[in-house]
Amino acid sequence: MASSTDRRLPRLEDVADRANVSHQTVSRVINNHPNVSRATKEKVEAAIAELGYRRNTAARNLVTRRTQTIGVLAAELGQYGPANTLLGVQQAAREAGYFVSITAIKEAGADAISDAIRHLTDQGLDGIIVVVPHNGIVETLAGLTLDVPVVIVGADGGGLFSSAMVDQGLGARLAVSHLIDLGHRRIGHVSGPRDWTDGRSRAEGWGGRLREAGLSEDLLFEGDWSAGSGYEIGRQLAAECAATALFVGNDQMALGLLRAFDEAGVRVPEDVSVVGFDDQPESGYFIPPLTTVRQDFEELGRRCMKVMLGAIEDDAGAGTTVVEPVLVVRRSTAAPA
Amino acid sequence: MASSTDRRLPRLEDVADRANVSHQTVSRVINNHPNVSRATKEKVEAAIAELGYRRNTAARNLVTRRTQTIGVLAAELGQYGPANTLLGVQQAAREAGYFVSITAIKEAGADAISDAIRHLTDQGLDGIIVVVPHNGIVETLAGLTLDVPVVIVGADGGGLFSSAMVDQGLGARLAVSHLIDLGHRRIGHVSGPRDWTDGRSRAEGWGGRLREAGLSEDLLFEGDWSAGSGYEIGRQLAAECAATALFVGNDQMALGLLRAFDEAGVRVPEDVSVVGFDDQPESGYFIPPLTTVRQDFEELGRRCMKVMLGAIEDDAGAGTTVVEPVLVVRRSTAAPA
DNA sequence: ATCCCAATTGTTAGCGCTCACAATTATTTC
DNA sequence: GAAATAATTGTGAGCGCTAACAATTGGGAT
Repeated sequence: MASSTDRRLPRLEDVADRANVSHQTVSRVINNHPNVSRATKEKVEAAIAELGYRRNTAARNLVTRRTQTIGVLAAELGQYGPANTLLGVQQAAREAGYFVSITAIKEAGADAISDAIRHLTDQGLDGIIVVVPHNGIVETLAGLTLDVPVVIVGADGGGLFSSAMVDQGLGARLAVSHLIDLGHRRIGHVSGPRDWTDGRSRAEGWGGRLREAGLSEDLLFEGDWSAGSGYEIGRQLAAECAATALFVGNDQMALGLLRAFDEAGVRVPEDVSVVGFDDQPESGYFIPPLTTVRQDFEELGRRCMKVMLGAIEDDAGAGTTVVEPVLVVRRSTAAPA
Repeated sequence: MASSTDRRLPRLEDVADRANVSHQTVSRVINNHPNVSRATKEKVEAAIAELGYRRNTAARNLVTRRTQTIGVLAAELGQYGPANTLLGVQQAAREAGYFVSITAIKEAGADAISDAIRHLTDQGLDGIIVVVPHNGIVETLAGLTLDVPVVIVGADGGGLFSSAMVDQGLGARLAVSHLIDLGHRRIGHVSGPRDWTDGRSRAEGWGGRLREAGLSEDLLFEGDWSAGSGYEIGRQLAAECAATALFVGNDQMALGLLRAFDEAGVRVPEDVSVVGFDDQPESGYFIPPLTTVRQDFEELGRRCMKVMLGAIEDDAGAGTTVVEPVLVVRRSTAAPA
């Protein structure tokens, strides 16, 4: 047990003295260099254990010019998606021996982003992961001087940055195809804000699939991702519902829709089918259980970190990884009446 | 614009040369020391701007033995509560000029916690915030050698550690009192796991308030926080419902309950009243909109950071801060039939 | 002018580590 | 057994910064 009167933490030198070797040999041991004899290695390891030695990261960072730290810049960190992406990033980072430092922003404005990036880079990071799902993020970043690898989550890096994303277009097509297969012809879409990359690409996927099927894509409504906006749109839709099926941009808005329909006496799925997006843990317990498109955020985060490690180690060009979403059919969809 | 051929980043020395002062004077300027003349300060600031100088954090950390970094150890980081607590911590940290490094754990076992703490402390942190809502966390931490301040979120530090928590007992009492005021006499509780501090203290608050009112506290059911467990318990309850009102440990389980009741034809609030806990953003859009107890997680995180800063700067004893929850009445509660 | 004190600026050392290289020892080969 | 090679260990310098102290400067009071 370490006495609390110890002047200070042991250093490399202290271990070296104890093991009767040079500090450099100790350094070799803790860095797993080859060319250290079995006997010395054991001697050093014993000394390390006895002294309870731990390497001083600051000193190491100073000389190596690396920090083994990845910065994560996140907007909407309190949301299910970003929070779980962060979780995945963190897991993969720790496995690879990296630390994760975070900075959250409230508004995704250029100034806020620039400030946050400055705050992050002040730590001397080895890489930055950007989880900001708004359009224009690539342009904003391109305007900044960044001397470390950057991986953008959920947006195409446009050749400038690496990226990790879920195939939103595919997800939307999965949802719409399911509805078409069921026999629906009038399929509306409640989108997220069009200035969010995901909002836009889901809407495009919906439109694209409808066009392929020769169906009209005129039933488009724009929400703000919140259950409240879904509820408002649901009330309008309940009053005059031209669609027999609705593909909704996320599960929260779908929840709002469900409640608006319930209040108005519109039955789901008998009168109208509803498909969500995300598959949050609660979605299977909505009334009725929601058919939705699952995104694996943790996997997204892990992949993201993989791309990052590639960029750090090989200094290769922009890499991209795409996670495929899957359709989860529950009870909010059925054939039209 | 910085040329990409620059050999390396400018240092204090480079700025000093440019401004014709000593490196120490530059150091004084960037650290806002008094006793620097207005003229020199401006000269130095100009040089800093021209060179695009940024302080090297590793070098500074090495000499000051401080990192200006707070570590956050979190279980269940993907959940609404922890994610938003982290958000609050991050905001307050950034304001105070601190960085936030995170480590997530999957299981709150002693080994996992000990590993995670080791991982965190390897960075040489100035403090650790622990967001692990399981019983026994205090004992687990007490068994580790920690040479930096620790603040525990959501659990009493037991005199050993500082803490920041929401008054769970009060929250439970608010919920039960509301039900009693409505005229209910048979009030059940669907608790979270009893090995979670919050689960236990909400259950205790419920029991305490019932006892005060001279009511029976025999209707206690234990879930696991998930909507699924709420659903299962709801099905049992629907079959033979001795209670006219239910206080549920969190909103997710309440959602499951709501659906089970809906399926079984039990009407809420006509046949049974339901109160949740947390007030997640979606809870107002459940069917029916959920009466619940709101916890301000961001505020919790901010307070937590405040306690941490106090501990770092004053090296004072264990501080504690308590956030008060509020009751949000919606439409899932009514007078008994 | 002369001294003194405060305000400002400069000098030196060292935080704990890794890198590049030098020195030593063990192992092979003839 | 000596020379050549490979494996292992040691030495010195310096990463960029701040703390402590030393040196300088510029006003008042004498």
